[in-house]
Amino acid sequence: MPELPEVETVRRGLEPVMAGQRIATVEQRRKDLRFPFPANFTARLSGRTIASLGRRAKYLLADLDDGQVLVMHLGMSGSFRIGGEIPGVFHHDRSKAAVHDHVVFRMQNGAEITYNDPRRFGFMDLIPRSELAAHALFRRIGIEPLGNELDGAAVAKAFAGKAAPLKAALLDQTLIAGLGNIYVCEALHRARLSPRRAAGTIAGGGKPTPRSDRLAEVIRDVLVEAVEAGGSSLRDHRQTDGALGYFQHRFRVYDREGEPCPTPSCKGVVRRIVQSGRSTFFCGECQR
DNA sequence: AGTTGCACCTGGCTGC
DNA sequence: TGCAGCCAGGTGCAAC
Repeated sequence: MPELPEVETVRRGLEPVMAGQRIATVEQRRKDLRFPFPANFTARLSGRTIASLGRRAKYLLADLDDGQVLVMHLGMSGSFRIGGEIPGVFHHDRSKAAVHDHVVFRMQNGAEITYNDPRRFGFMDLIPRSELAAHALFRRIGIEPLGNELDGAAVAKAFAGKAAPLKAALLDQTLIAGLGNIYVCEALHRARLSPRRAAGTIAGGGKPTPRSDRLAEVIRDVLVEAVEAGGSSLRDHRQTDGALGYFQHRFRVYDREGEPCPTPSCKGVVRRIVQSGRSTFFCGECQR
């Protein structure tokens, strides 16, 4: 599930029970996820107060009162849920879900925050705040698309001289951070740009072009709209309170192979191709 | 150096 | 109903 809008939705869901709150105990049920947990993980968290809960790209960042930052990445299938009781429809599934509950944060205020991740592509780390920017995870991370830096000039600068297709360039977290397979497809459709076009061809030698301006604008648009919708819910992904995000109903091309292109007056049909091993959905008529 | 492809892991869905 | 095969929201790294 988790591209930037889903991670931001999770952040907003966790903020009330984490920010300003003290961690009582942490239960760590296995030694690793994608990577090993850092040494003494639970001991270093117990008793700490979370000053604030932030996000950078697809990372959640819990700033602790001792100068450490708890870094959390959801991978492909990570999710959090709050509280021991999930209302209504979920009860029949809870024992199954619990198999993949890997970490439980028990807060002083009584909240119980459980991290579940069937595929275990997610991970957690503890990094001193002062070393965060230079850390290998963050050193090369690119433009934060909901911040102030993303505009046509920044896109042109990032894409200048790139032979890689736009699809690959937009997935590259060192250029623009936070987009994943869904929102790349959606942004390129909105921008009417082909996912196969070489990224450098919209870059004007590093100077903004109408295409780079448009692309920057629609990236921001699609992410803002998705965050407002509570992200996308594919398969069984839910928000921290169990609610479904609903942006998936507004996908224009993602997972819509064979459907008519939603661009007004376009006669095209949404196609699926594979680029760098991943599905790309686009309209070959209006995306050039 | 820039790009591509594979590996990591589990589960859901499709088609035989 | 069973089961093999394919596919999935990410990303680090080996191999061209």
